Amino acid sequence: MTCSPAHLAEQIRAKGFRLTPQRMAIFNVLHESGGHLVRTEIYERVQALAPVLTEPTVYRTLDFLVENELVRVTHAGNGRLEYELARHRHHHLHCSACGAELEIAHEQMQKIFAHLELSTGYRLTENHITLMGLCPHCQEIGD
Amino acid sequence: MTCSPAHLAEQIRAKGFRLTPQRMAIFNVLHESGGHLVRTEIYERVQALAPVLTEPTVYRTLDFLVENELVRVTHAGNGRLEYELARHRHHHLHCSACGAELEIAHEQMQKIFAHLELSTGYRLTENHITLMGLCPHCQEIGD
DNA sequence: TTTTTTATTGCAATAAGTTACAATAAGAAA
DNA sequence: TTTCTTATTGTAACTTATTGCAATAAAAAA
Ligand SMILES: [Mn+2]
Ligand SMILES: [Mn+2]
Ligand SMILES: [Zn+2]
Ligand SMILES: [Zn+2]
Repeated sequence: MTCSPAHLAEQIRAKGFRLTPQRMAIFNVLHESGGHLVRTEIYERVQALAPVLTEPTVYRTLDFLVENELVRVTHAGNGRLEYELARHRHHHLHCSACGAELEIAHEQMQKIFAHLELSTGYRLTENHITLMGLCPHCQEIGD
Repeated sequence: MTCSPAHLAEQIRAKGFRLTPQRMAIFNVLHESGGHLVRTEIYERVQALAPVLTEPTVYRTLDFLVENELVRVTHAGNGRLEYELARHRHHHLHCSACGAELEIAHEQMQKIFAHLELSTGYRLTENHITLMGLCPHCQEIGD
């Protein structure tokens, strides 16, 4: 698998960074959770484990992991930043009424991204976006 | 114009809310600025004017204006929330190297949004997104 | 105008996030 | 293994953001 603790160690060392218990702990929390977590959740879960981490370390480590493309961050609704292991590229559709989440394959977005690159000259980087909407169920209730 | 202080007053009263000096001040700051502002900027600018506002009021008022679709918020890079008056729908392309901003017409996104609505059954609401990338100039430097 | 209602604001306490810098420890070198 | 270098962490102070509740004032009613 391309998201194991072993992979983390390899990637970090390959770039000349140091493999610390703090980095491993945060990575493991994301690995075990599977899904998206906000920073406070990550801090709490990592606290539950042994060698206590401080907030600055959690925040800096998350930035570090994102920069090195081991973790991905998405802007969920209302300014929430959510983190998850960087596996396959995808995006999200979030129901603002009930909170349901639907994953969107990156291929579905790829076409519009390519079109934008052509028309603007920009080169798009790692975008992991969350679109807001109403799921079919909440649409019925709404009107 | 659909974004004047008069329009604000009309919209707020029509929905049975109260037109307060605080709401007007915040609206005016956004109106005069024209572009995107983060919350601390809005707080500072509104402080420069007369009847001092508190932070909670600024934050609550921005939420209020967004809910009532008088103001729009976008997730700029790294968790920054930026606010602007709700005029025509559009999106942004942001150069992560030099900070350049390019506006994307909503029509360019409309097609993919419509396609997603069809394939998922979700109804997409007011999305105002910022995609990250490298502008043509920064691409040259980069490699 | 004066009174009444209650949406909205300010206050005070708290939580979340950031920064600068000294202390620590991971990994390289001896 | 021991020493050395410096990337990384913790500490402490600070800034930004959120929350509950009492005080205020906008707008309706009298
Ligand atoms: Mn995701
Ligand atoms: Mn905009
Ligand atoms: Zn729903
Ligand atoms: Zn650029």
